[in-house]
Amino acid sequence: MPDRTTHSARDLARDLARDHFGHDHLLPGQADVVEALAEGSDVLLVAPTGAGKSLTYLVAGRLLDGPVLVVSPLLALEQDQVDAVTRAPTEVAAARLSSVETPAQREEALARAAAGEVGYLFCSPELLADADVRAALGALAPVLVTVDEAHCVSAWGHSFRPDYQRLGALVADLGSPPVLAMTATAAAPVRDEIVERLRMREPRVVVTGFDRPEIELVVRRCRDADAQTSATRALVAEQHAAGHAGLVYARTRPAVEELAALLAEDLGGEHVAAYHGGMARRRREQVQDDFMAGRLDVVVATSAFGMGVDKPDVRFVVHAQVPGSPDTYYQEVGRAGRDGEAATAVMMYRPEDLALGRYFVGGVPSRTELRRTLDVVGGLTRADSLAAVDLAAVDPAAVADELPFGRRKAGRLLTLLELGRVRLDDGDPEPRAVVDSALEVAEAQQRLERSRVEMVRTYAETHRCRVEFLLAYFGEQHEPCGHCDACRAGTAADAHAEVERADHPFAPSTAVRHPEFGDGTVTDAEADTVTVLFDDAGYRTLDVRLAQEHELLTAR
DNA sequence: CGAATAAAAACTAGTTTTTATTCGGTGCTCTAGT
Repeated sequence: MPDRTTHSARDLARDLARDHFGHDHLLPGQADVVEALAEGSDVLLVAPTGAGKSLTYLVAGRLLDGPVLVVSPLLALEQDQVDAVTRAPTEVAAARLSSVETPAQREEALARAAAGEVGYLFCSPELLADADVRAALGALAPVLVTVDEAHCVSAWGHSFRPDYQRLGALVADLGSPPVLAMTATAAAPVRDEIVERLRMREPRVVVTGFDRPEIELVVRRCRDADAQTSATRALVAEQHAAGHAGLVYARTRPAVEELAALLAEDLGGEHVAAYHGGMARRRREQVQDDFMAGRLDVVVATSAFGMGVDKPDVRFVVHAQVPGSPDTYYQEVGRAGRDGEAATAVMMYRPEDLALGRYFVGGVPSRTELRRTLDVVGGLTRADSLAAVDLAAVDPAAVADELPFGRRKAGRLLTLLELGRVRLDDGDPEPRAVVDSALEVAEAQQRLERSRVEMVRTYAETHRCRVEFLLAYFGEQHEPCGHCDACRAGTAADAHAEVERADHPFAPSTAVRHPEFGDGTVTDAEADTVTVLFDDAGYRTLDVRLAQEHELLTAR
């Protein structure tokens, strides 16, 4: 229904983008997001880095003419955004609220926001968890809350940065303003989890393309750790000789240090540096700056390196060990070839490395821990019924005081209990039922994480086109790319043709049911196997013939 | 789960095999001491 109001909102948005931020026009996806926000909808924006996601909330802030709160995972990322707004033609200012700013600076920023001078406030989820900060921000009545790198809600919530899982409750406490969640990675379960955790209300979902035709994907199978190392060294030496800059990912800090030392021997120490979370902050900033400026050619890193790295001429990305999931793999690989020129991504695959991924998934809490947490909440809130309490909004520190475990764990337990309670859909559930339900949530999370690790194996061992496989994982259909190793070896075209010919009984996005794994959706189909994302069991790859013979998989 | 290290064992004094133990990623914030 392209009526006049829609048109004028779009025109106005374009004018605001030009006058305030110096952009002549909005891309179609950007305009869709701004328009939906203008109508008061929540929006989930899934778009690759460099697609101009931030312009959407910048323009929406001007259009709605009020303060925008941006929740962001990294202080450095926030500072980049503040600087960008400061450089823009707009009169409206941006400020960061973090532990780096003094209390006086924070108060000044809030006062200026109240006066309408500061239109964009950036803060971390941890700071938003502070009740005083939240009260001050709520008093500003933000017209929009943006959650940047929203996949962290899914990836980081469980135990690493638990305030991410509480974000939904924290935002609700600000008066439930409209929410814009932005991410560059989003397989179906990640999308669902973002929407659920942030408590988004029938969000408009805007997805832009994920295909990166300039990146050539290759998997090399390595017999042992030595073969892995020497293959990595040979490849990096070759790329470096060609004058290319690139990234090498390893899974542990010692592995990173070791590889960096070897590569320094090969290429000269001034060209290579290590980067991981255990290094001093100063040193890490130095390495990132040097790499961005071209003073360093190769960075060997753990997953710590990457967010906010937008260097256009990264020519290669090597995974010296397997990544933790297809999701992180595509994120890391996507840092190559941002300039659109050809780039190479090679995974040195050794199945034993998947063990580390399984370890990082972690365990589930015990029934006793959940029960004791629930009892403490009951004591704290004095509520007669669990129905009246938003468990995710309970302060974990208060719970942790009463129990022999820390704030972090308390936060995780509270979120699980809240998820378990909501899932029961019972007005006044028994504590025991809530505990059981929370445990099931935790186990389902664990199964999903483990199945993601397994999907890396499936990717590495497939004969199909790498691009076709990965994009299917993200819910996009794609023809064989023609330049990955499988395509060049000729196996990809055969595998693809077989699927086409086979009149496959389970096409992607078919809703299916399995007696053991429950309900799921087909994400990918090969000639003799089918990959299903089950609601409770995660990703599973099943043999089609076996499934049909034993009637294991039925359409629903 | 598996790799690296330490400790124990084992047709027995110096070296190899077996078993046990430890460790492993991502960052915010606040606090204490320089």
